Amino acid sequence: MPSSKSTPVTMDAVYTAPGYLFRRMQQIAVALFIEECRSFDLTPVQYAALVTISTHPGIDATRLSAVIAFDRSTLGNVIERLQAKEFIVRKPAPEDKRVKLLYLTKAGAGVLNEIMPSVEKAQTRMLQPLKPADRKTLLSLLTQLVDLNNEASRVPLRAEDALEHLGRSG
Amino acid sequence: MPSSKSTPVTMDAVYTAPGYLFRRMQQIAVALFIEECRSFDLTPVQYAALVTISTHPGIDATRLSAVIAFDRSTLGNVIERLQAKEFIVRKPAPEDKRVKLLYLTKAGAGVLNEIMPSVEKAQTRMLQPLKPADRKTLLSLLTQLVDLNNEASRVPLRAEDALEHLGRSG
DNA sequence: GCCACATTGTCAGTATACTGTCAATTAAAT
DNA sequence: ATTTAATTGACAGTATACTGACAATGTGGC
Repeated sequence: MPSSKSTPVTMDAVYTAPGYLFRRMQQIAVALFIEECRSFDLTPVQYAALVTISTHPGIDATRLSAVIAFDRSTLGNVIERLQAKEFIVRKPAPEDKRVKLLYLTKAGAGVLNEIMPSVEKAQTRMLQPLKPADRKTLLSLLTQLVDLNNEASRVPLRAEDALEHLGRSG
Repeated sequence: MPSSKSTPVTMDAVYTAPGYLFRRMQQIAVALFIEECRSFDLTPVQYAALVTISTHPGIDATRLSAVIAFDRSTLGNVIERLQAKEFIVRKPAPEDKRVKLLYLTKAGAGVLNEIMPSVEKAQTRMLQPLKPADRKTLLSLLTQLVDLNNEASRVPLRAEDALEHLGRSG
């Protein structure tokens, strides 16, 4: 009888694993972003934070982390760097001494405005090798998958949290 | 005339960007791997390294980095940790004093054998939310995309490099 | 008012990733 | 053979990520 205790291991155990493919694409995505946006001194994470602070002025770090699904600990350092570059400012919240509210500076709004075309270019480039129809399909499946697996990550996306810093009275 | 210098920024600039979706899926993939493989004390990267050393006994760090497309600098630390856990050993190469060859220990081969089902489970779980046909489509598109964007990352995959540590004489 | 509990920002520790540099060693050029 | 190139492993520095802990603060029940 065959009775092998162990199936022989091949590199397929790595190459065909979705986890490996996602890691690879993440590496590629970051590399393309950095290449296209070299002149702006912004990382992908910093860009996402900047966009969110722009659309949610006065948001605090915890809510920001929920809205872009980044770890709260990690985000602390990201915010520090954005502050060091003077793209954002932090102001203490009057009603809660624990909270620090985040706002874009003029410089921050400026970079965000200027970097947009380069970000677009990077996003386009990473799907470029696929046929247009396949790009659509992939984006659709990816979006579904991220949404359906939302609870699997440590920091699930909570877009609705973004509203809390407005009208807590309401 | 409208003449807006800047389009109003929305969160779509983040949520619909493929780069953001790949980052999210990578986070989710790692979280599921860690959850399923908690009892084995192995990270996804360490697992990939272990598989590759298993299928390429006597490979060196530089070639290993090419075969799994991981950064050479990063891999140094990964190897150290695998060595500390006594899952691999490093032996100096007789014909080249710079090179250290990598081999699995018995313990390493054992963990690799035992962890496989859990890894499989994690990989299955991350695509589970999709319909079977969609899983196939996504995997196919992902594989294509990683392959076609291979040169875009700092460390392109060079599977053929794996053979060099055999028969350099040939 | 007091106590249990939750929240916020922060920090220390570990693990990827990438950039750039280096010494030791090897290979190639001439 | 000697100079030049390239390769290998290592290191320092920066930037995500996650775990677990902590003090300060806020909120609830009573």
